[in-house]
Amino acid sequence: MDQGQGALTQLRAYLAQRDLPTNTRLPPERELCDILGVSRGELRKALAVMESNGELWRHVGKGTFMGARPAKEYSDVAGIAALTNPRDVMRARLLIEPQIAREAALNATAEDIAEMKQCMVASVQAQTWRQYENCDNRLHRTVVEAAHNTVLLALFDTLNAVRRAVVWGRLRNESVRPPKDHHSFAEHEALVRAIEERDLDGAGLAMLRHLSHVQDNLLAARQAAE
Amino acid sequence: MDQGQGALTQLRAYLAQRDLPTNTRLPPERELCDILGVSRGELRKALAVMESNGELWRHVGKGTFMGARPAKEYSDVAGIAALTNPRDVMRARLLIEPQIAREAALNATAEDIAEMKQCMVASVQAQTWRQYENCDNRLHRTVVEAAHNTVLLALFDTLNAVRRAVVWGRLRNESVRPPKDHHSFAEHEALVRAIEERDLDGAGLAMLRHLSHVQDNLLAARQAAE
DNA sequence: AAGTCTAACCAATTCTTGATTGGTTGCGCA
DNA sequence: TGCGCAACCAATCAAGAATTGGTTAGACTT
Repeated sequence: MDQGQGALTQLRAYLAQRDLPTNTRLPPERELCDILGVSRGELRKALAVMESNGELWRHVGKGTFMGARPAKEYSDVAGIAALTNPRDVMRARLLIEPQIAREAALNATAEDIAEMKQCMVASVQAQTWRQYENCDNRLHRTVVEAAHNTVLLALFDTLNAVRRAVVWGRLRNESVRPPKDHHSFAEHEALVRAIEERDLDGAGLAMLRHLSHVQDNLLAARQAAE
Repeated sequence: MDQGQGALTQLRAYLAQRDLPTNTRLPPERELCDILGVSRGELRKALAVMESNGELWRHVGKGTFMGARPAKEYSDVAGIAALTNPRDVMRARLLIEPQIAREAALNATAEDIAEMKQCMVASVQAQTWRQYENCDNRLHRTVVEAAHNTVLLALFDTLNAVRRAVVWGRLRNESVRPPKDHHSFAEHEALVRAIEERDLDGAGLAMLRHLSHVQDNLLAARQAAE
């Protein structure tokens, strides 16, 4: 019984001796057995104790590392897109973009608003669906730029990239349909007007309504496809 | 001179014959030479024309693919961190995390809430500042996980990574200060309670208040450092 | 009879090595 | 000069070997 804890104390001594930066890999179990002169079973018991204590973590094929197990962090756009679905993307837009619109209403400059209006004019004059989408994307990004916050802009770009990657396989029928009385025109105008009038709630609400309609269209298109 | 364009027309004919889904890889240049009976130099000229035309794209070691080259769109955390400042990061948290908390109140399961409570207990028992920060991070991430939305989780992770990168160089005096009556304890409890009671507004408000206090502390620490 | 050591095996992961592929250069030839 | 041909280069991929934590079975000790 004493030897069981003996392995743990020996391991602790070994780790204390060479001061341990977090996330450093320590030698494989079989080597540690030789070093500490302990059987693998006892060593594994000691390691299990320390692991459940959060002092280190192990993974098959990788090894044993100091510190707490790192959480899975998603930063890769393709990786995110593979793990998610249009619903979650749309939900995220509904939650986040209205907030950014509020911030834009707070910080937008005259130049920002001028560019928004220019985008709106261009979107009305667009002849193809592709052109319209470009104008629409540009308008939305201009709104985010108007918040004058690099972090928000980066998050928006990431969200946008995921959106494009996810919707990729959905809409291939974007041939030669020019939108005429698209609902977005009035909604965009309301959004820009609210931003211009520094109406935070109005801007957030306008963005929320606009995205809700976009969501409705998405669902409708999806049902029509089935 | 005619043969130079002859290779291009032959290539075009070959591609037109088998109708081409985008992002499909076509045979390597050496094979195409045999197939079309054209020298590699001429073939490469034709490929260069089509590539500059945006009809296909090539990459060493990968191959030649139909369609436009996929955009990079990598959200480089280090790049964002270099271009921003703690204020913008904090502002983004204030705008986004309360919204995610609302979504968590809507979708949290019993397991999610149990883990949140476990994090809170651990954070109170934490002996070192480092341990407390781990618990705090874990709690916040659990809240985001409770939203059950991969996109929101990914955005939060990105934001978090930027935050760590930005604040990294700021606070190095985190030696042996164990927090006792930290303001966060009560705020965390209010947040988790609101989520448990499916109180969307309450959850959002609790998160907002909590982050506001965090921001105040940040500003105070910064002023104290100057 | 319970515990422990040893050895072997398993599955996940990493490392290594060879082959593939677009890009480039030099030589021969007309 | 211009074209074809061959060889070479660096980036990438692919398949197999080696590594590593996790598990099991049997012999041995107490």
